[in-house]
Amino acid sequence: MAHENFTIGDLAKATETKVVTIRYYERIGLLPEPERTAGNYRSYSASHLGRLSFIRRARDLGFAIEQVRDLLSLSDQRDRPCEAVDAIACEHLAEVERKIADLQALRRELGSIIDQCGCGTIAECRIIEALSP
Amino acid sequence: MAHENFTIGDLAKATETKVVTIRYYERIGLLPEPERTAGNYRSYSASHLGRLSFIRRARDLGFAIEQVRDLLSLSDQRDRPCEAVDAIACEHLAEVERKIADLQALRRELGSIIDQCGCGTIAECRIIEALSP
DNA sequence: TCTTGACCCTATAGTTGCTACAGAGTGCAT
DNA sequence: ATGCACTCTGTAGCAACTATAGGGTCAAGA
Repeated sequence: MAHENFTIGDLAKATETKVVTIRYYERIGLLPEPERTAGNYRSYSASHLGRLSFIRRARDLGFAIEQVRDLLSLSDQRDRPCEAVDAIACEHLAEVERKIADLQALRRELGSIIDQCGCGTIAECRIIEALSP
Repeated sequence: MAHENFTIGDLAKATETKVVTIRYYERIGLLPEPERTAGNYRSYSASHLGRLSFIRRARDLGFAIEQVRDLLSLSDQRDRPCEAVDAIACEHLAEVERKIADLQALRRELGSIIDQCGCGTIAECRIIEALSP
């Protein structure tokens, strides 16, 4: 029972990943190449499913592909200290916080520009004016 | 005096844009093609400077290239109502707000995962665990 | 048995907004 | 006259996929 195999479509459905994306992950070496059937179809095992789930979760949390690659290789070295994992996660968190701050500044500026628009003609539009030199 | 001309490098410095980026904007039709000198150098006028400043400002505010293109063409039609301008700006603001919300959700999740890490070995790392299926 | 339709295969090009070469020409100052 | 900073064109690369073309495979129904 531990030997069930999946087609790429099965794997796609199970992990909510597109088929092309799975092939892409294989091409860039994130997901190991699976066996092939007689008809040259990819044939995945449970370990592929696990690995792809890991990738998806990490990607959903916004980790970059290279970070995911590092996390995957760390997750295989089970008796090493987890500081490296922590470092990647914290770096990513800091990045997210920086992006939030940037976007909040943007929102303020954009909001104040929009608020000034009296919606007359473009000649008197404050939005265009704010963009003009 | 209204007839000073600039090299691409001058324009780059004045607008804090890279030279290659200016050529890129020309290639995609965002910035009109300038005259050329005898030596085939681009020769820009004040109107180019104005237009590039507009582009830079809009890009700094996070508008996509296609939105900038629309804003530019609207800004030339001075006696039309400015609702279209307003629509582009509001659409962009909504997008920014959506991104902020997404990133805040991400930050919460990431933060709570990191908080759980006791920094032992990877085998017991909560971060890896949170990613694993 | 044949055929339909859903699936799978590879390879290549497109997306966004630039950035980075390579290899060549221009222009000004010393 | 020669060095150096600047400019030119064209092409390829980045992230992280997505789309398209042009085929092959497989299970089920008529």
